Amino acid sequence: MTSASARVPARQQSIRASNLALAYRLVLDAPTPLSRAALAAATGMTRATAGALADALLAAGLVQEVAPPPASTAGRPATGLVPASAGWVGLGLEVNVDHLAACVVDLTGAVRRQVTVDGDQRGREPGPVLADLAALAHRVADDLAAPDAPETGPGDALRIAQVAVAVPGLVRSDGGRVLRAPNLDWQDVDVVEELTPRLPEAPARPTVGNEADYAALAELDADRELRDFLYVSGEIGVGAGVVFDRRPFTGSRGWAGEIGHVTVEPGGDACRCGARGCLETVAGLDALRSPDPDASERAGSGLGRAIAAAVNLYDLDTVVLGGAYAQRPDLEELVRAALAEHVVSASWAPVAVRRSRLGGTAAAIGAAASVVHRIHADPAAWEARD
Amino acid sequence: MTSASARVPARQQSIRASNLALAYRLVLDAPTPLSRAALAAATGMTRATAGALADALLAAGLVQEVAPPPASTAGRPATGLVPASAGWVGLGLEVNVDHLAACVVDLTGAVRRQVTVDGDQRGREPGPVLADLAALAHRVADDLAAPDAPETGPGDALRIAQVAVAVPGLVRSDGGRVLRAPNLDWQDVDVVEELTPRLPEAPARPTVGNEADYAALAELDADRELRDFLYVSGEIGVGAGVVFDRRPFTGSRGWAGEIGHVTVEPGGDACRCGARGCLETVAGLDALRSPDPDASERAGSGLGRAIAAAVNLYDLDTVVLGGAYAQRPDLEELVRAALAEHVVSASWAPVAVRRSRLGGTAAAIGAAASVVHRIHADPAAWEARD
DNA sequence: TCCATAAGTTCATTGGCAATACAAATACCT
DNA sequence: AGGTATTTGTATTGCCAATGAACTTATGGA
Repeated sequence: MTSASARVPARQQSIRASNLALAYRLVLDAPTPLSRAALAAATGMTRATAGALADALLAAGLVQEVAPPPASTAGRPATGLVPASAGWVGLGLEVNVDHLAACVVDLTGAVRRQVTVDGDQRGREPGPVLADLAALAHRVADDLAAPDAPETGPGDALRIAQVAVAVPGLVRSDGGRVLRAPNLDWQDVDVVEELTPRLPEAPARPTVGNEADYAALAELDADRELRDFLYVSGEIGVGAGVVFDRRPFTGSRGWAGEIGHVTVEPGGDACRCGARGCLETVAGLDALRSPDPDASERAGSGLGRAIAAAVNLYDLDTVVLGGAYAQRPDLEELVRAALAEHVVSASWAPVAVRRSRLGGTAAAIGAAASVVHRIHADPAAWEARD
Repeated sequence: MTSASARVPARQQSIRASNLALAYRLVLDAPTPLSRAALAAATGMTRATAGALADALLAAGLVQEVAPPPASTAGRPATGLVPASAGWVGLGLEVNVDHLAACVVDLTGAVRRQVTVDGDQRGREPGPVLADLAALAHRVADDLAAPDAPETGPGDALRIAQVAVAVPGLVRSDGGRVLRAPNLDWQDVDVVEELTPRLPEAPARPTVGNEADYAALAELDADRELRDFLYVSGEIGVGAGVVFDRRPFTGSRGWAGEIGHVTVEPGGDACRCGARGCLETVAGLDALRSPDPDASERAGSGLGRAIAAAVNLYDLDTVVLGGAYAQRPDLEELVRAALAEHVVSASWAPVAVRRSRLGGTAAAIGAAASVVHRIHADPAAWEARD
């Protein structure tokens, strides 16, 4: 997810790869089935080129043709192209404090399978947890081979392109090593290394990412209006995912969005991290559950100030509250008020605030979606893998 | 500077443009003159292709050949390529609270001319200020026509490619409109519109940017090690520029890096912006000059907490203190201490903190450098403009 | 039934890079 | 001193993906 200004020259196939991605993007974003001619018109390519790219996407199983609509105008009717509903899918896995989850998302962005197993994971060794997670992955994967829905035809096999694992902690963007997951009490766990041999077969190695980053991705897919926003996940810890220009912003090492230890009450309560007054100490679940009558007030205002800092620093126009915050309209209001006060540009460009509608497994969905996004962004890489 | 995922298909000339930029980048980054063969080896292009691109860069006047070094090894000696020291230059202008400045940077990144005029600009109307600024620009431009240095040969004319203007305020990234410059008391000033007819001729329209963003760029050019960092400029207001992956990060609207109104003392002193406890109220110049004995302590710790928030949110590894902060080793120490405490990753990946060495016109230098960066990033666009 | 219209396909042309062969300029060896 | 190895840089040919124009296909309407 990190741009790596490659020192590799462009060749003819780069331009084809780039145009194939452009064509695919237009098919994905089109509200109605897109014809080859419309594709050509939208991009400025000739119909010949657009047709060739469309054929390539069809051959790769990334799009499918649909019957032409009842012709209303003169001329030969167009055959529409839509994202393929079968073929490659992403498998998302989630380790969280109180549950494990697995989820399958297809190329259209639809969630095709979803399983959650509740259970406290705190203090368990990484090994057994990952074994349980791998078992869950196999349960879902086996289910893909045997189509359940009657309308699913025989050629509609779903094949896992890649597995992505969401973890509530700091994840290195290069290797997939989990450096620290304080609420699981994990430290320096090589999830990819441990998990790879136990997972269902897939043509690409699994990846690991931060739970909030993935949840933000799920939110992005659920709302076409979103472009630059902050997703804040309130659990035992507080994490955030930044999406900029419809792409996750994870920082060069993968640790961006660490909002939980932004100082919101200087000299305040001691935090597990060693500092005082961190956002987690006032807006983490432990603080939210405290009997103190102004706990909510304090949480909402602290949360609002921390989010305002993020919005000021990133220039964002939308904030989505997720995790436990999704159930708290009171916090939403307090955050909205704090942003109006503390965001410099708020007076002429108000910041939209809303609660997530995705539920507890947003991270698993987003992890699966991240795989699909990778295919969407570089379809040429998936042409030969049939 | 904002990525705008273009809906334009790639063509053959796109790949040439991309490879030309790659070749130019390697010439620019090479510690010693780069030969065509070394260019081919570094990129994987054939020597024929590398040679053709090199010839194109030469013809465009973007690089120049230097005599081969005394041959130490067998084989035909290589003719080196270095960035051209004449030809296109960037002209940077700066409006600040207490001075106006102009500055010329050439394609090698060297500052070729620099003029500063001290004088309080607060409360002056934008019109007269911009007229003074344009006059300054002409003074520098006329100076380019008449080469001063005796070693400057006759063919070494410097020609302005574009003018960039640094302003201490919020600037829209699209139009170049200054929305708010509180310390100049400007609101909604269309600097480009007002300035364009009065400026020296240049093939591209002028651009406007935030002072701290440009200063960050100057800092980037001055230190090859920098890649992802925060530049914080302490003046009457406090601004910041974020550089990510060696590119300025300005947000989708151009307002990223607004650190001055991050809350560092909840319920603290009232700020001009209407909120309380903003960073500016404890670490702006007015607060720094206050007779209060713990003003420094308070400023350093507040500044440290705000910077820690930025570092946590962006995943940065370096912080550069500029503006008035550049003269304050005491603040540097306080910031370093605050980062060690409040940055989550600090314990295993310490954040480097240092003061700027560039002096008061960093923004003008950076503005000029931004023009040069644009040429560096897209040399193909400057091939025909001879 | 014929024509206008639009979608999709075929084919020659163009631009840029790869591969290969060739020319140029130097160090090293005998 | 002259030949050989070695490296740089250039010329030629072929390939790939896009363009542009002509052609085929499929439909609605006169």
